[in-house]
Amino acid sequence: MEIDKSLVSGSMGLLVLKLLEDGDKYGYQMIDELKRRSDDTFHLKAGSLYPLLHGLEEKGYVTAYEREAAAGKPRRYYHLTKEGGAALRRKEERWNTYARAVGRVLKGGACFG
Amino acid sequence: MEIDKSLVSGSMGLLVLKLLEDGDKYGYQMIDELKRRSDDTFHLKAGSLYPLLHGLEEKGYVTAYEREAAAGKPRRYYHLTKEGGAALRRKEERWNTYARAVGRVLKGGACFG
DNA sequence: TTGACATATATAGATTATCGATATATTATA
DNA sequence: TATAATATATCGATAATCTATATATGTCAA
Repeated sequence: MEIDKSLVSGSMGLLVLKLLEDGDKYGYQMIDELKRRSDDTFHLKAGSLYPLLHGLEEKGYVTAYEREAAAGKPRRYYHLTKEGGAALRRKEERWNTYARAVGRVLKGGACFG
Repeated sequence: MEIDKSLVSGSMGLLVLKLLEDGDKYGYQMIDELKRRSDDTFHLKAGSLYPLLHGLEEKGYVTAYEREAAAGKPRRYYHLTKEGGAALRRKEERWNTYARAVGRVLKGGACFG
């Protein structure tokens, strides 16, 4: 099923930080991993990810360094900072609050019992 | 807790259609009901709701009619159409898919077992 | 050696959702 | 009269994401 892009809005920062909790990763890898870990639900585009990563770097949530790859272009790895970890925990809490609230509105429909 | 406004993005259409499943409602009423049903999580603003309602009307998801109130300005009630109901079911399905996928990414962290 | 394709990073411009600010009109209350 | 609550409405700003495009490298087939 196609995911309404407007529905996805706002949580990519959370998901990207979450991926980096497991260890440093480069951009292209994050796109693949997000797709895999979401059972093919999220198809984050490069044009969305790289500006997002630069923003996280500016905020001090991640740091970046280059490493040569066995083949092809060198890869730019991103590392989650202490501040990034704290931001991640805040975002997770907010997501949970939000998702619970949507759930309540969707369940709490007509009073059939 | 303040809800990150970017997190809320995209799902207001779903929530508003859901509210109308119970019966016709006017704008101001929807703002109150959404706040109540979400345990004070959603504070939808008038400046967000009215353009949203006009959009839903244009798409044929709702129809509107005016009724005098006991006091104050006449109220504009919105009614969910058959097409609106179908759109609601699609949006609910998409929300569930999306929320499950986020849940998988957030839970499926490091491989600790 | 040429072209197509996968990997990898990057930016510009467009689209869209939501908000804040503002405007309006009506009624009750101080 | 003025202020607040109710109620609808529009405008401009902000932010997240996408599409399209650009770049650079390496592999593989024709």
